Amino acid sequence: MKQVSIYKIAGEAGVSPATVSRVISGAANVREDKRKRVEEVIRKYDYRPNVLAQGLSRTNTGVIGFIAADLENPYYGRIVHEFEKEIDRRGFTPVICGSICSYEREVRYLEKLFDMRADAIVLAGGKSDELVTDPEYADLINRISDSIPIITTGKVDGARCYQVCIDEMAGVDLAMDHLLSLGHTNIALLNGYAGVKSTYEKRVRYRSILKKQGLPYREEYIIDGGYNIEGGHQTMRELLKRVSEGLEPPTAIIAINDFSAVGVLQSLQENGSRVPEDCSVMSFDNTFISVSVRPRLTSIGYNYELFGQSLAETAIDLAEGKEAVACRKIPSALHARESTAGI
Amino acid sequence: MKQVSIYKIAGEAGVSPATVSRVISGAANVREDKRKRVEEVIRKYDYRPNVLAQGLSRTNTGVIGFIAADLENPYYGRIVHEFEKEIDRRGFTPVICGSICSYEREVRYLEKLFDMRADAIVLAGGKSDELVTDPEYADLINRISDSIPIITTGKVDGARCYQVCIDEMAGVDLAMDHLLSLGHTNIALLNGYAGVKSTYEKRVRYRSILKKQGLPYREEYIIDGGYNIEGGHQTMRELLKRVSEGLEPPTAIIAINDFSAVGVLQSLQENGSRVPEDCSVMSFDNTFISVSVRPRLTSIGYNYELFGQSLAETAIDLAEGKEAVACRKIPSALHARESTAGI
DNA sequence: CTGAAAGCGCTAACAT
DNA sequence: ATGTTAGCGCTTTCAG
Repeated sequence: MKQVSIYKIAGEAGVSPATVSRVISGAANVREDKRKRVEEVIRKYDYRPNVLAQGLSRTNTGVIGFIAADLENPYYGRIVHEFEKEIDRRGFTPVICGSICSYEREVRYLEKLFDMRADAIVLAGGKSDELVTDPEYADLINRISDSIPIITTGKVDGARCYQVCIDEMAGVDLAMDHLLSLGHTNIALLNGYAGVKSTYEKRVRYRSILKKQGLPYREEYIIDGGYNIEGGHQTMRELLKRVSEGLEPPTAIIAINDFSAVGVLQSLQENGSRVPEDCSVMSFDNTFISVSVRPRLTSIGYNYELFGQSLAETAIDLAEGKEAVACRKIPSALHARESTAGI
Repeated sequence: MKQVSIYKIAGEAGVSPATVSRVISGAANVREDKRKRVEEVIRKYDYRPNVLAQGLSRTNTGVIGFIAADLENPYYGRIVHEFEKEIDRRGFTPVICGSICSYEREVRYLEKLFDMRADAIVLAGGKSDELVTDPEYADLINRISDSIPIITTGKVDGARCYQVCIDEMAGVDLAMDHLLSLGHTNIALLNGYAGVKSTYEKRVRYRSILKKQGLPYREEYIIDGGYNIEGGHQTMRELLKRVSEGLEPPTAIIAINDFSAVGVLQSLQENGSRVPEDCSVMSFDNTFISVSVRPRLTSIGYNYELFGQSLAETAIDLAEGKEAVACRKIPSALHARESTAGI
């Protein structure tokens, strides 16, 4: 089907294509009667400008890309939701890519967004959440950020990236305060991988707090494991095994996220332990999962609305050539529920 | 930053832009030595063709749009995930839009995808899942589908749309068979709205099965309510209230999805009822939620991989101008767990 | 096999 | 205020 172009509109309205362009953009002044005529013809044909052509002749496209590590995780689902809301409100076009799955896929998405001439790209999770940045990745990011601003929820060492991230330390402080004030001193920190920045930071902070409190730091209380239900189940079993082999039993568990906490809960239950009577459990993220399970999970949550909005704002400001804060932190908050109790 | 264009590459390689284009597309034959030289220069500059320009001169863009009703719901998260995998595998570019929230937003996304000259658009949920299609919406879809094939998981009356949808009837058959074989005859069907096609179909089928079995159909067993936890909680409370007012107590509940089942479970628990001893509960969708809660939920699941793949395949076939099946059905399967038991 | 040149649809000087 | 005219970067006949 032949697309109607600005020329056709111009012809029928008896004006030049430039004038049509002017009424569309609304930027320049056009005499009232001409504007009317043009608008009428536009309506008649349901004409919509071709953004490819616009993007080609302008320097911007209005597209803000968002690459999320895993849309199946409600954590990302929530952020994307808030992000989209703000992007849409400001008249830009969100282009979401989820399901990274692999490094190759992430790179491919990055390149596609570059090829599309997105005005800014947001990176949530994935390679940019690694503790030590892959130099090849930093290279790619550098190349892209030469022409397109990049915002991340993690970090990319050796590349110009804006950051909007969760204040992991504050979150751990909140969690530990809560547990300590409840009388717990044997606290395990399950799941996640040391190679992931957010996890690494949590572990470091956990350790410092313990030291500051004069409490023993036990390596055996920290176990690597996936960020899903299965992972939580596995690491909790491993912890239980260690206890049966003589490890001082923990009275509280902090799971790396709600998903893994669900696994922890299940494993504990299979072991005949009651939560929170025998062992308190808490987690990070405060997604709907934490209120879906029984006992409901105490969880460290973030202001998701602010998170998504900040990401969007930073991206748009940068896209519009304005300056933006290089690093914004999203505060955490404690949501105490039934899964934690005094010792 | 000045982008390197095909001209610059051509200049440095000592060939014409047309030749560069040829080596990029790989379509036409180019003499080996020239190809080598061009490829070298391309590598030197990390040159990547501008898809806007490509899209403008070609008739296709390689973009397949996907509009999901709600990315926060793991049901959509899962489908999007599988969809993206397939789209990526076939070398196309997925552009996901979630969080519809409102009719206006959905329309806006539809228009943006149109403006981008997407090669096909997939609609999952939202207005295309309404029982009676809004004529204005059908109009819009018609206008767009003039130039871009549209695939939906629902339907749009009066518009050319391809369909890939869940076989709701088969799902209800499975659910009812399961419950009936367990000896249940007082079965309630909670949540959802009659105005939503998938819900409507489930209700109709539920009713037919009851009739066919010679079992009484009670209107009071069907209660409208949202598709989330809160909704499930509310409708279950309402049902309990009706029972206290004399309604024959149901021995089994079918919730419209896992989310609402969680609410049902909670309400039942607050009421002091045990699941499944006092009342069986089951749901649709079989997301990770159904194995996260206790008791684990019996749920009707779909082959999500096939679902996402079929959506992608249909979209790509159509984008490539091939014919596609007008209507594909995704089969359902029963996942029996501890939330349902014999009477 | 390869180059020249005409678009694709729109914008942005530059004139008028 | 408005028309003319170059591009934007790439593809695709059409010659050769």
